[in-house]
Amino acid sequence: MRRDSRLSRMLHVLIHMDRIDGAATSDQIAQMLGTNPVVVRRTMAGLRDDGYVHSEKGHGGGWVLTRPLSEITMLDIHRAIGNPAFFAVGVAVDHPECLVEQAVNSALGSAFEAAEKLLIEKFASVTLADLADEFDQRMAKIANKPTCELSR
Amino acid sequence: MRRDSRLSRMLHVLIHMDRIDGAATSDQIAQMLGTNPVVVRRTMAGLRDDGYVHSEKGHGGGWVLTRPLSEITMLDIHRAIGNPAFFAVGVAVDHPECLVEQAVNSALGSAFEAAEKLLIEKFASVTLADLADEFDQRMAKIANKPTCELSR
DNA sequence: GGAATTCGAAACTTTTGTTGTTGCGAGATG
DNA sequence: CATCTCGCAACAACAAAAGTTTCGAATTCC
Repeated sequence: MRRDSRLSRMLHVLIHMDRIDGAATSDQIAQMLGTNPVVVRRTMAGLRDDGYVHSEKGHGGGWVLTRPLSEITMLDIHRAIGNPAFFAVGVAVDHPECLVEQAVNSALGSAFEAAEKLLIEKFASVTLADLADEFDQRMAKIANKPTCELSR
Repeated sequence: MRRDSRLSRMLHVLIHMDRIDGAATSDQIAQMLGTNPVVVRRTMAGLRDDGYVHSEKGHGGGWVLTRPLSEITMLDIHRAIGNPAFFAVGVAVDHPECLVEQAVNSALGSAFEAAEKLLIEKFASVTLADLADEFDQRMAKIANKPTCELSR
């Protein structure tokens, strides 16, 4: 089962966007992610609708952050890209009346619930500013350059 | 992203198998799951290789449990069906050298690690006998019949 | 021994969801 | 008014999982 990496990618992009002047075009972002601009627009549309970025058309247009990184959590971005399911494993509902299935699904479900709760708490507790700080610390340690298209 | 329900289904099947006499054929199990016998064999093959069930060919053949339910945990079955990834969301590795990506993936990764640890602990702590007990309790409460093909 | 049953395995097809592509329109800039 | 850029919809390509077909081999029943 393929993993959805949009959250990781969007977080990555947003932090870079915070460090550059002006707008980042869908094309630039697409190059950075090794994909194409339409896919970028599709994903960024969610962030725009939720008010984290703004898009401008025409010369010099593109995407810009509309909030400080300190006011955006990882959970916010997860929601903004459509709240995709965290889990690749789920319960089967072949026989909803079957008491065996119910017992199995109850145990599985409570495990997934607890894990999801943990994930959500963690995601909600980390802002993009925290991630940027973490980046700065790594940067200070190895005195090297970050190397993505957007940061050049 | 579609969810993998094999774990749920296999747990369900194994508990029913424990309650019936003799072997359950791939055909019977397939009917119960609304699928076909080849898929059942594919999945059961993992359980056989890990020693939880045994298969017999010919008349009266099929699948039988080779251990008491109390000696099989939910985690065992998860492993037996190939240890499928728990998470549908993952980190992107577009720029492994990029310190921003590293910071993002470190935060995401630690959240997933903690959630996975929780899941594994929970799965390892629940035996199929526990699930069967849970079933019995539900049964006692509503004084009704479980209703799957295998239990008739 | 022969017919029927059942699993084992490989090859192939179908299905489903995601991603990528194309094309056109609309707004903004120079 | 030419160019850049996003918005959107339709379509194509791709990948992963599930389903199907078709063998073969082992077992049981008669």
